[in-house]
Amino acid sequence: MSIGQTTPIDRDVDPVGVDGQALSTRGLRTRRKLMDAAVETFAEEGWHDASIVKITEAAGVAQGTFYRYFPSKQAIFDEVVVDLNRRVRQAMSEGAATGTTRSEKEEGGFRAFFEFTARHPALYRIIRQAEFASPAALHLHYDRIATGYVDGLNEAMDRGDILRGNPELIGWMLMGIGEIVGMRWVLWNDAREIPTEVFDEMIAFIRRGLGATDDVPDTT
Amino acid sequence: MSIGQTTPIDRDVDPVGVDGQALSTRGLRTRRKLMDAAVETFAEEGWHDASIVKITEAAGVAQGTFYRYFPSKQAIFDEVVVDLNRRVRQAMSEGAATGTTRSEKEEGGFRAFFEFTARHPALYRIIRQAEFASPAALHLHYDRIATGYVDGLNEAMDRGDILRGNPELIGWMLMGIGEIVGMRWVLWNDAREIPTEVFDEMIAFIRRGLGATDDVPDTT
Amino acid sequence: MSIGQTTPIDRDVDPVGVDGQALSTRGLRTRRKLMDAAVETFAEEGWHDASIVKITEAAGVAQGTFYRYFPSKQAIFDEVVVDLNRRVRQAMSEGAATGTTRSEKEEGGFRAFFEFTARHPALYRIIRQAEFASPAALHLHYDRIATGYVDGLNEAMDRGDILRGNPELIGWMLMGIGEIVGMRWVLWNDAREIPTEVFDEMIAFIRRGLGATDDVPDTT
Amino acid sequence: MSIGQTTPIDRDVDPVGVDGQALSTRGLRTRRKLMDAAVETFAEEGWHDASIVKITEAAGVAQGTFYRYFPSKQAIFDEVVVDLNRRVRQAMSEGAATGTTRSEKEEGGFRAFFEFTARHPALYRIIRQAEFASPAALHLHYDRIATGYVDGLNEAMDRGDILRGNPELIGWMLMGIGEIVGMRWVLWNDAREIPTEVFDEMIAFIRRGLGATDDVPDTT
DNA sequence: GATGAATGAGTGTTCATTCAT
DNA sequence: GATGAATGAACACTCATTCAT
Repeated sequence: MSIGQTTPIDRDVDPVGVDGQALSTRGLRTRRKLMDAAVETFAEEGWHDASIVKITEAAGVAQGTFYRYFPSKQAIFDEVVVDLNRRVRQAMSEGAATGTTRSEKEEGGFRAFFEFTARHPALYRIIRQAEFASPAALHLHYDRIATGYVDGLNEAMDRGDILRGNPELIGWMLMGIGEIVGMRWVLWNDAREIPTEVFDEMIAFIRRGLGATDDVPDTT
Repeated sequence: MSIGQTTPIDRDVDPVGVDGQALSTRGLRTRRKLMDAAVETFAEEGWHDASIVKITEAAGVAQGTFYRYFPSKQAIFDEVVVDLNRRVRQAMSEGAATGTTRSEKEEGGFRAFFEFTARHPALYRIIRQAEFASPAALHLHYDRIATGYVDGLNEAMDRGDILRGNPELIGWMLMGIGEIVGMRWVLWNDAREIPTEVFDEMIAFIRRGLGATDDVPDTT
Repeated sequence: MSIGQTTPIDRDVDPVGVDGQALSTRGLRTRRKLMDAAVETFAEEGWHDASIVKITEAAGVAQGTFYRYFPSKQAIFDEVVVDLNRRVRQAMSEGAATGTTRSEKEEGGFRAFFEFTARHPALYRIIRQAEFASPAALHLHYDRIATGYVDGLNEAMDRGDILRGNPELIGWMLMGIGEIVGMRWVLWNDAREIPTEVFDEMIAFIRRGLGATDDVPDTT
Repeated sequence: MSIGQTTPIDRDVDPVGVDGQALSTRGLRTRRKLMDAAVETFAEEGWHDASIVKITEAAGVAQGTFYRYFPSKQAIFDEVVVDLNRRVRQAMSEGAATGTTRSEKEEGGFRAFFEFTARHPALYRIIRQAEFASPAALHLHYDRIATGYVDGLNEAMDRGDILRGNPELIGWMLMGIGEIVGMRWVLWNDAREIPTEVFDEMIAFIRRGLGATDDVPDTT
């Protein structure tokens, strides 16, 4: 594979209560309801306007219950960012795996990213406010996605499929393109998916930028 | 010129008080102090944590004074975004004007952008939170920068200097690359400027992506 | 019965929290403390000067607690007006019921009104500012009291006890007399009750105005 | 004359500036503009919402100018109440003077009161909030109007035109009737004038209440 | 005589968090 | 394990008043 998330996706650790105790099945379900409600609420309302009241109402639990599972609003936000990061990388990874030729794989990752964005506009909205709400989680998010490209790029360079270059920089540029195009053509248009001609021209731009050779069946 | 902000930069209108009256010299000075303090405070604290108390303290005026010049916190934030947008486009425009060959001009705009980012990290921090604080101002900001590329790209396509393509999409991709690279290599490193080799490789990637022909003296 | 509040007094609905949930015993007590404090504070300080701080301090709860029970200052004011209205009509109704002859009943309602005014000067002070603070509640207050007279007046007219006339207008005039005499002889004098000769002359004036016939045992 | 404002209306004192100095013609004009603006603004917005900014804007002068003529917001409010009181008594006095028979005179005063109320709803709105904004001015207002009836009532009693009684109490009752009927039938309906049948029945009620004899040409 | 910039205490309201039940 | 009542610091914004020009 040449471009796509190749770093294996880390498993989620088993969550515990604020007291460090393992959770019962019932507790696990309550915690999950809170997480889901938090993703939705943060995405729709933003960090500040997403109050604990709104989150617990959306989750259908009492206010106090929240603090049995998360020590603070900050903590659940961080976890939401990490969770979304894992899910988007998972999606990109699976998207890249669907192609058979190399360029199909390249495109697959991007396409998966846009699809994820369209289905979970929450990602974007949450990420863009993390700069203040949770800078550390934000850095980690970008780092992980960019790093996800690096192995694939290195292999492609070794095979001579693309020009040699700094794979980290390339990873970030790909991410930058994906983020802004996703914002402009998917989010702002409330679109289900990116227009074909936009997607194709974007891919062509990237392939030229990478100095990618013509397509051959990928045997990796 | 091929790439760079070519739309003429609009002049700032003379600011007025909240009652629509023109401002005295003293009032003008107070307003300016508030704007400067707002840029700094929003950049450091974020939209929500930047309270009117903090802004007015930073400006050295009383709380009530704020409302003689701005009708609301939202209003000054919007104006800050518009102001920063004008300044960054101005800087990019001037940066592009310094080169003599075409590629020098291309690079000039980008370099100016990174220099501006390094000198005014506030831009970034403020822009990235505008998604919630002021979506309209955010859209306008991106639109104006992207649009700023369009004329230059069209001319370059007409001359056959770069491949034909959707200039709006290209403008957005350039902006996406600049934004994320600026964030990663300038902001997060607290760097005065972007490393040469990163900048050069980024420019090379872009030139290949555009299908740019070899450099010739620009006679535009 | 001829004159007095005859419309049955509506029962108070069980109060709920601001989230629509029923209240616990503790919550009920807190809410009651806030209502009592509000009556007192509005009466003493007036709508504007009765701040939430003052009300909550008088109730012995924290500021935030207020908003668990009332969505706004306006809301508690309206409720205070409605509550006082119900209580004064209740008092007048009971006062009218104590008499045996018809004129005793007539007088009983008035006397009860003055007694209520003397015991709860708050009523007056609150009502008189409702013109701005809550016009709708004010109209309702007057309407309900005036309407309370109408049935009794109609019956008296049917029996030929008083001259025929517009019962609504008469109701309002009785209310106007009661209000201003209460203000002048009870409130402004900090009196426990209205002087007998004033009360008697007022009643005589009203009976002549109504064209009331001589007293007979009321068999209604 | 029997019923109506008979106390001679006191002349307004020549106003002075806050420094106690007499005012120039220009100053007099500015002061008058402020008073007019204050009446209108207090009536429309109420005591608290009528800000000095609004009053000075309505008067077309700068904020600071206000304090050259009035020491405080309270001061101008008091003066507004006194001024309105003088004008309404003037109107009632003139209204009473238009009739030739006694009952015409009686009615004239009332009619003038309602007409004044319809033309200057401000009066009502201002009076009803004075309970808190300026209790002393309010008491004075009611006292003056009630007292205005007393002489006329005394004369009528002496002539045997009406039953003997406490003229002060009667004055207050007349005022109470007028106030509430004006509120209900003129103000709340935004009516230009009170309906004839309402007015006539009110007058009939009052005449019966007073024990007034049949009409004879008034020779007073 | 008039201005209007500046003040700062005050307002109603919100919300993350605590804790007794 | 879950609740929901209570807290109190914080917020954006208002406005009567002062005073240098």
